Amino acid sequence: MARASTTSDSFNAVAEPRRRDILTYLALQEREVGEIVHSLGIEQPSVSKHLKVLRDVGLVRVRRNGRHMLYRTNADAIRPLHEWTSTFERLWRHQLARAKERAEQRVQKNTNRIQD
Amino acid sequence: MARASTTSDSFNAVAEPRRRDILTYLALQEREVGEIVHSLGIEQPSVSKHLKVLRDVGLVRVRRNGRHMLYRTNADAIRPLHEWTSTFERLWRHQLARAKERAEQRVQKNTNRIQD
DNA sequence: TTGACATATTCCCATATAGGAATGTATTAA
DNA sequence: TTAATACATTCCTATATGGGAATATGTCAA
Repeated sequence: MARASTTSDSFNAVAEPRRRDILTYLALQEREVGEIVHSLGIEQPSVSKHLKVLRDVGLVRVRRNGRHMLYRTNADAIRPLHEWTSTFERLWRHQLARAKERAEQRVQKNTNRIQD
Repeated sequence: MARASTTSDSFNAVAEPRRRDILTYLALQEREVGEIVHSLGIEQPSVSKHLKVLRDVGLVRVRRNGRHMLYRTNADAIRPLHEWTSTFERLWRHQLARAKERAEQRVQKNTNRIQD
């Protein structure tokens, strides 16, 4: 079996750095394709292809304005990602706390050594 | 060019559903490979291969205990993902707020219609 | 209607998968 | 030392990719 399709879910769609750049760019405000091309310095066909992937998984929305297509990020589709990563929050707080503890123990030991 | 390597960063590593399952499983507590195999119902060679990818990007840590390898999730490596998705939080709050507004306007209209 | 502009799509290809099967390696127990 | 256990690695293959180049499609302006 090969890797899952980039359009299988947002996790796969977002694995490509350019697509993350596009999402970030389109989060601020609605933009036409040409603006993405110029601002991010990506070839137009590539941009169109990336946008198609993003559309397929619902990460962006489009509307037409004459000859222009206006894209914007659909932030809601990013929530599953955010929520999945959030399940680890408690864990990294623990790890941080333990690192802190160990640091404090080291300080304590050094203090003792100096006092001895 | 082909797709970026699964080991190029955590975004790519985490795109594979099995690997997310493994990370979630290993977040609760340190486990040996055999436990992952049995609990998640994945073939042993596949588990080993997924674990290698996760190790390569620092998403899991290992230590040996006799014949057993004990793996655990390194939650800290998930933070970049969490932080990237967080940049969209404000945006989806706006979108939610606007959806709420629209809903309220609809209620208002209905009320008016009933009163008229 | 035609030309120009804005996007989208198609074709080509080098590359990296993930799973299955088979095999290799390390460590312990007897 | 040897057998058994626990993992890791290799080989194979169907499949999907992303970029470049070329081309198609759609819409407006004259």
